Amino acid sequence: MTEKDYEKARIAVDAVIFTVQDKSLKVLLHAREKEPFKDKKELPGGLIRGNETAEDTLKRKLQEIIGQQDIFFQQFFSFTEPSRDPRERTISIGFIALVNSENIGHINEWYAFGSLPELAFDHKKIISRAKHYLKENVSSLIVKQFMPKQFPLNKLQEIYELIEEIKYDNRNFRKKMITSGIVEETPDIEKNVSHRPAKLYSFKI
Amino acid sequence: MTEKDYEKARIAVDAVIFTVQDKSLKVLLHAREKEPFKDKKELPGGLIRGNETAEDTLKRKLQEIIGQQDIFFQQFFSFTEPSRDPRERTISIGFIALVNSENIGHINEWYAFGSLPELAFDHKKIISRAKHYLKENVSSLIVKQFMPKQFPLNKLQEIYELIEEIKYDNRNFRKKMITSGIVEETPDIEKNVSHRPAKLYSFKI
DNA sequence: GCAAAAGTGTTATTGGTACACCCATGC
DNA sequence: GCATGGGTGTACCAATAACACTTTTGC
Repeated sequence: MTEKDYEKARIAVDAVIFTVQDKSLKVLLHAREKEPFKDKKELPGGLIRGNETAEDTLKRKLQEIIGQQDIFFQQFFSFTEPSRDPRERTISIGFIALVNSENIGHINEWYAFGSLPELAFDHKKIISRAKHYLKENVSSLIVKQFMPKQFPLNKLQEIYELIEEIKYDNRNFRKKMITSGIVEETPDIEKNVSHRPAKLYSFKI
Repeated sequence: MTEKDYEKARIAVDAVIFTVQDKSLKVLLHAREKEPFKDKKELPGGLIRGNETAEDTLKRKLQEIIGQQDIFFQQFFSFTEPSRDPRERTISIGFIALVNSENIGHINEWYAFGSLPELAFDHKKIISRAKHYLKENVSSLIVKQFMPKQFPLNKLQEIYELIEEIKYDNRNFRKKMITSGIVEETPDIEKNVSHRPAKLYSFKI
């Protein structure tokens, strides 16, 4: 092959699936069973099929992994280093996917973003770019994906703080969420907590 | 081929090269010389080579088309519809590139974004997504790419207005640019204009 | 002196920031 | 009654929005 060759390549999608658990931002990783990078952790993903868009592939993979259809996801970057896969040229279309930590009890492969294990391929770079994208694009639509239908405002503040890596003043945060019309009070309150139970809110939009 | 096949594909980059000329946002298009879509307009772009990243390919193409090395560009989306190229499966990594309308006098294939001709492939969709990306991500870094070293503030306002598709109050716009430290006055003024000559400003950052 | 675009200040409103104490519940 | 997190109001400052007339130049 000369440098002028227009080589074909395999097309993969890689999903950086985020959730929030135990006050930390987590990413789903699988252990690799084969070489290369055997026993290292990797992002879930796979090759696209002949009749699929990258988005179709991602939906199929999310169904396999999480067993849900309606998961929020978004392309954020395509990784094209010629040597990123040592076997054969493979470009990867990177996606973020966001899941609410309820209803994922069956999955126990979540790793805190702040202390990731060693990763296969360029997956460390993919995750770090995904997190950066998330931070630069926070919005109520984004944080909504992490929340149950009803939630205490302090839980919502926690999500913003984890994504943006800043702290908010609790009084100002509450005022902003309520006056900007992002959330509204529900008639319900927290149950079975050993402190004053919080009012529950829901997204208005 | 069954639907389970993991087909390889050609990888292309397509560049939506924007500039501002005659108070309008323009895009560079070439006429296709071959089928399919012969004589329709298309975005400049090309296939990536075996030893290139998508970014390398784009740099090479920009050098060929514009003859400059230091052009600002950024990935914004990858297009993966299986049928987007009728010949053979080809995915396209979409880039925006931004050029200052000085020093592009030799290129006369600019088309106003507001009145584009018929386009080959899915290039209409690519351009519309590129424009949306530009609008959602305006920043001083972005507008800077369209400006010469020194410019009147009203010229800068024009760029913001074209990208964001809104109008600014001239007094408030000037105040904001100056007090936020984005620009600074230079000792120079406009020449050879048949009206009051404007002070020239430059980017501070 | 006319056409064309440049340049300028004040006021009102809104949104953001800073800050400390009491409240409701379970154990 | 103590530990735990929930919940609240005010004052100050900064940023934004609305608004109309004068200035400088070339012709």
